[in-house]
Amino acid sequence: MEYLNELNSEQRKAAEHINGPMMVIAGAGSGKTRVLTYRIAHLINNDVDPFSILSLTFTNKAAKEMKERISKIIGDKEASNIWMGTFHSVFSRILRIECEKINYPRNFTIYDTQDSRSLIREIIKSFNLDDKVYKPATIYGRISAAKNNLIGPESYKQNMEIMGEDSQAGRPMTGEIYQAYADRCYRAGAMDFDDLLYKTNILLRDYPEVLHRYQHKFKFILVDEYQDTNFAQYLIIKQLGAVHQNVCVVGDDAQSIYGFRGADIGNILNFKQDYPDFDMFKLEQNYRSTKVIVNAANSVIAKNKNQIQKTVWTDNVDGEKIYLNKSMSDNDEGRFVSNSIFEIKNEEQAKHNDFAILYRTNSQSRSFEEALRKINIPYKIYGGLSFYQRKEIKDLLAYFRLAANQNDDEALKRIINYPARGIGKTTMDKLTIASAKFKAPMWAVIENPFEYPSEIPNAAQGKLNDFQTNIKSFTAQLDTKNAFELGQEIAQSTGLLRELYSDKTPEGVARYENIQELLNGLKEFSDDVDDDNPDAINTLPDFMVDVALLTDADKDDDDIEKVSMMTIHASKGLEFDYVYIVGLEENLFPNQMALSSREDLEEERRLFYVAITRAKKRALLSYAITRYRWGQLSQCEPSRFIEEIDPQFINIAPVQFGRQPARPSGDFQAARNRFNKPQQAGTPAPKAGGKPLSKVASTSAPLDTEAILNITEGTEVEHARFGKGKVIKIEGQTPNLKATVFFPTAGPKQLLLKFAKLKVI
DNA sequence: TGGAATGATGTTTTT
DNA sequence: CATCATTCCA
Repeated sequence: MEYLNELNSEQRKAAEHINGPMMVIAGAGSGKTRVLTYRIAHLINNDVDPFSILSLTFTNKAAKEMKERISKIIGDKEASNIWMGTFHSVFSRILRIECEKINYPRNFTIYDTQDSRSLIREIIKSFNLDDKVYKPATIYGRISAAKNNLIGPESYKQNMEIMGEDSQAGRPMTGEIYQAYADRCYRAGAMDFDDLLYKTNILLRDYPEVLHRYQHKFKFILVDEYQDTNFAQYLIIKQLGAVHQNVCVVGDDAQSIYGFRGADIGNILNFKQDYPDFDMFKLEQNYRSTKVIVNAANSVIAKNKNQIQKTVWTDNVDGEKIYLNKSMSDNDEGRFVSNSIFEIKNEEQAKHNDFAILYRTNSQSRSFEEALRKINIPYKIYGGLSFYQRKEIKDLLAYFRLAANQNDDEALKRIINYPARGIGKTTMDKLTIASAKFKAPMWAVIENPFEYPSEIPNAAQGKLNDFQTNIKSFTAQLDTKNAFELGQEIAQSTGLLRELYSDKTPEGVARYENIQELLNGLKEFSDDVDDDNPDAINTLPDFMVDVALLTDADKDDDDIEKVSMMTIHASKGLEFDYVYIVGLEENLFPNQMALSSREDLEEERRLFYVAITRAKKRALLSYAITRYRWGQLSQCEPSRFIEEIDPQFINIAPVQFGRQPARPSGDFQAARNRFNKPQQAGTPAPKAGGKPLSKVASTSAPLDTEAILNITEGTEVEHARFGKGKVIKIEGQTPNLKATVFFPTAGPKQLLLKFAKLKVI
């Protein structure tokens, strides 16, 4: 087989492994996706039916990537028969088929986070609890964690440990809220994200014949990013794989970055217990990145205590050192990156899609958007507020949802008075009360005022009836009209389109266009009829099946070359020639929320590791000394992660950090020219050789060059984080002076003087 | 009842 | 700063 020759011996052994459990521990860039795809191709070439292969990933983006790669090897037709996708999308598909067994309607709704939180808020209110103590987001987190550990409401309330935690936190009613939430979701015919895994487990647990069917169906199971599985996911895999035992998991503990949603590295370790005879493959050679990048990343991850020992290495060229840039503000950071992209693209004949900007939080994208737009560099943002989460889109989708599932209270509440129909707060309050009293969906209360008497006056009831009639007319056409025709009709006859059209503000126009775009999407979906079955129509319910699980990654985009922008989380599994890792500041990255425990900090460090290892040719780091946060200008300190990179792999712009280095290498000089020029264009960057530091540094660092030079061995210093300490050793050359400082509170630390902002006592 | 005005509140990260 | 929720007035 031709394609197998593209693999090294270890990769090839893994790809050719057919029967029996196997684990691939794969370092960053070691070709694990390649092994997975080739293994699937190999299976199919060995007469395995594509329908019996289940291949799971974590993000939509990864799933899409995988699909494309496999299609390339084995062709679209075969590839489309493989059960492939994210855990959530694959199991929602199975739940659609089987859900009536667990008393869910076939057209069950999927609640997104917003829906879930709003429902939880309502429940908290109905319990007369203080929503400052019972924050919906926090409660949702508790419920989510419980579901991911397969703890239902009953077990939750009986679990002394959990209940104890809740009491400690001053939220003893959390269990009751969970119970009410689960009841309400059930009543609404809705599942939230976590239910898709939780209910799948229930289904497999309570219906042996279902379990049996899928156990035999999926003869081969492959799981990518296994280090990111949580308990619910782990158990599904275990159950489904129990008969054939052909479970192949691929992972890298160093890239485990989803601890916050219950991912457990332990699942890798448990693999031995579940499958004692498994075969293990270790991929350690990195094919992606330069030596500098691989070694720099290794030097960072070495700081973590908890890890499986392995050595990632590469045969690739040394490559350029990692570049570090300091900016005055977040906007300057945007300009630096955009200018730098412009320059590198010209100098190295790169394409825009060779570049990625990676950040810790979605909210950081703005300054880059603005800067890129200004110099006409095309870009694409992944994640963040996705298309499907925009208000106007969710509004229209809520109409679709309600038409398909009338018990969907969250959808009903969202649109019952939008556009305005004279159904106001008073009416809604009364409706809510009656609905709670009779434990019936709002729709039923409206439909049967005699069975569910409420205090709604006749006038209001009339308006409710009109609304209901309107929706019912859509329901009647669900199966007869195609998705586009019905969608269009809904958008028009509900007045939604008119409402948006009348808004001539720029935002309003954009909203109108978004609706048009959704309708275009519907059109495409409707026209895409199955060749084998030309009479079939693609209906709105078909379209809705997992629209809640879609993200922008699923939207087919023009293949124009664009700079990619995304969070580091979203970048996992991807690679780019040039990677900018931005916002490297304490409290942002590592994030403030992660500073309290070592586990969290180590996860942040793994995240940084993931970020660096996305780069093939060059990694460029950036931080700003001031940044707007919550609309407030705040001072920032450089991230500790910068210091954690072995200094031999990193270059720092001399102009911005004080004295010229004694002998700038050619390499160094080139980097300077490349990066300082654009910087000066956009900002009042200090002139080389002038009075470099004082002006720049005074805004944030109290320390200037003189002070750094005053620090010698024996100097008593104070550090913002570690407190007072004594300098034991100074090494390296200006401006890369490194000090070893002993802190009574934190022990010995190695600090780069230019970052550490040590104060001489 | 509807819309504007005001006020609270929040940001990790994804499905 | 943005979004959301609540409040206040026509």
